[in-house]
Amino acid sequence: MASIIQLANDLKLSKGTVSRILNDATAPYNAKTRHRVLTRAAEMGYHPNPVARALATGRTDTVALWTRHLQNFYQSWVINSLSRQTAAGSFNLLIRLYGQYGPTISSPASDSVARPFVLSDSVDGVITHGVPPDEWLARFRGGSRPVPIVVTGGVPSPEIPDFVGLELCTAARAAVEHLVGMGLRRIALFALPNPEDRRNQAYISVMEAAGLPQECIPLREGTRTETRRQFREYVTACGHPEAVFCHNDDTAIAVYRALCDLGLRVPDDVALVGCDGIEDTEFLPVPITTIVQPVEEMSRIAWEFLQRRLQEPDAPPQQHVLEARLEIRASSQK
Amino acid sequence: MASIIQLANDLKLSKGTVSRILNDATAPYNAKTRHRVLTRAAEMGYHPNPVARALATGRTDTVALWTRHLQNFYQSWVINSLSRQTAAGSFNLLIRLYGQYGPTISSPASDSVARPFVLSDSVDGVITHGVPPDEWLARFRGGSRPVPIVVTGGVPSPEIPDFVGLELCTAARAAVEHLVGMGLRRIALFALPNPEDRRNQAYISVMEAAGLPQECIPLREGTRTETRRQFREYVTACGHPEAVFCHNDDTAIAVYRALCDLGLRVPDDVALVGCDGIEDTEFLPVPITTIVQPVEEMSRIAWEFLQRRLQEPDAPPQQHVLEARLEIRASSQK
DNA sequence: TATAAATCTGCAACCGGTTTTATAAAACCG
DNA sequence: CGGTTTTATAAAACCGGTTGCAGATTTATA
Repeated sequence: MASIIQLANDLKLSKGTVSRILNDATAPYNAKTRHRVLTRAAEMGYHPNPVARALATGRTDTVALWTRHLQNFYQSWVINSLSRQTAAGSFNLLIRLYGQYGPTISSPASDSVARPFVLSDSVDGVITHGVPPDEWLARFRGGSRPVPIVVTGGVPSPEIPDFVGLELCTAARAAVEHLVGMGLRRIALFALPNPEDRRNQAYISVMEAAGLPQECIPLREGTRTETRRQFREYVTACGHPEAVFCHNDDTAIAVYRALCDLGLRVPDDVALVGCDGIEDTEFLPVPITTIVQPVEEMSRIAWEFLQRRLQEPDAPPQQHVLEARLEIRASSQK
Repeated sequence: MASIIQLANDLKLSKGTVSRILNDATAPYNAKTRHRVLTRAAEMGYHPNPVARALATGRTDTVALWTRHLQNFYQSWVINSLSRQTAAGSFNLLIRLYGQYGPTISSPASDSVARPFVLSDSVDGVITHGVPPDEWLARFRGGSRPVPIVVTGGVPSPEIPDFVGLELCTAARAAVEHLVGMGLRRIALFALPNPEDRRNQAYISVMEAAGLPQECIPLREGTRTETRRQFREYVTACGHPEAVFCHNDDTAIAVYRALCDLGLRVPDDVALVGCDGIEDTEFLPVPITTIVQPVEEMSRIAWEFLQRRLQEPDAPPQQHVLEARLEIRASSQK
């Protein structure tokens, strides 16, 4: 209800004076006046309008997180972890999910001049998880000045200076080599058919090096229940591999369940490896071998990078790559 | 880079003219001029500054979701579901988590006039999951006008007209009665010690009616791993109950794992009931009986309510209560 | 005591839009 | 052809803050 103008009128001061007293503790003002302003502001329950302030200062104290839909727990982990960081810095977190199921805006098609889907100007910075496609990058740039972006996960892109990488390559190779080392021959990959994906690359490369036949099962995106059914159908049709390297832990859990459905044992009949390191993998009767991603550390560093960039727009590029770690559990040990 | 002023100068028009042409398709303007403006705007990649627009119109096209930390999957489910709704309506979603672990702002203590933690004015409306405590309610109200709030979950509050309830009472009673009906006597409650909680109330009431001794194990908030340890220690100290009614599915899964650790079988030694209906409960070797919450429907209705309220601030109170549903699975069947 | 410096406060411009009001030109009409 | 209406655009007020600059006091210094 109370604007700074009303507060100023009430105090018989100009709004500039009031603003400075409220914002700048070091401004040269009469202690008595200062006290009057502060107490009256508190009495009237005055809070500056964040929108007006943002327009005047050019800062919104809001950062956007741009990530995939929350269909699996890994994404939740990322959001949770990042929201802790931003909250600690008194920033708001704006969530923009892409690639969701159901009614949604997965591409900027629904754009118009009147209702732009642009994040620039309404946020001070953006943290993405995964590298945004070019069409989206443009959206971060449509504003009056470029919005600082910190990309997490994925692989570095030349366009974006600030980057926290999650390097799966070594761990993924280690995972496949681990399966090969167990003496298994029919080792399948159950993953989204994306040639860019480091896991897929690692699988192909290690299998080639070992001279083993590749068996790539194209994962269809969906809920665990859907994945479970998909894998069950695959096994019914093609028989079961001796090991499955899964795109992520959710997939691995679905596969585990599908194997149970079929009366197959893990790891005796089929060895299993997932990826992400979500807590669930420990909570199955056979804990699942997984590639643990350092999400907490990633979030912390991403937030540090963004804060630095906000303070010093011309700071040198900030890049850090975190190594994922293979954690071998019962699902891949005989 | 381009503001409406630059665009207007470029076109040798006043900014008011440009604004109206871009926003109001019915405004009486020369077709030629209109076309000039639209094409030039597209060429220059003009997008109105959302902050400036928000200040002028009083609308931000942003809603806030105020919910608990994302430590369990149920919360993710809620966020995911709601974000789909808001995205479909071209609204931004601002996330404000409370009660987080780690560095965070769990109470408005860190408040100051300069950096207010107020959501009013920066969002058009708020959806909460759970009823916000009074100290927080004030924060939604500190702005120039009251922010519409739709409360989901929990129980109705007289203060807030718009409400989508999740009624656990019937299902929770049914769950405990189900356990009693199995002939079990030592039925424990493993939940946060909150007398307001419907689950806890249902447990107490049914146990009293059945003349059975109550055994309330106070759940400490934490990760599944921590809960697992806590329950293991409890059983070591006090022996195991014949059944456990858990605060939520995450707890139930942790308990399940703790029981496995101890060599106890579900449901033969201990029957298990969870609450929420998250997908994970189906993915254990013994699917867990749970109380399924209609989250998708809740989100849909909450968003409908909020949209209605934004359009008609004086519409009559909107209330709807959804019933949760007990789904009996293997963990509580002999 | 005159003057310079420091302290305090008001005024006005500005951020980038929207919206109301005013005015000029064109069209219409008797 | 003069007056009224319609059309097309400009000008200005406003949203609610921040901030640079200037003026008025007060204090310090010579």
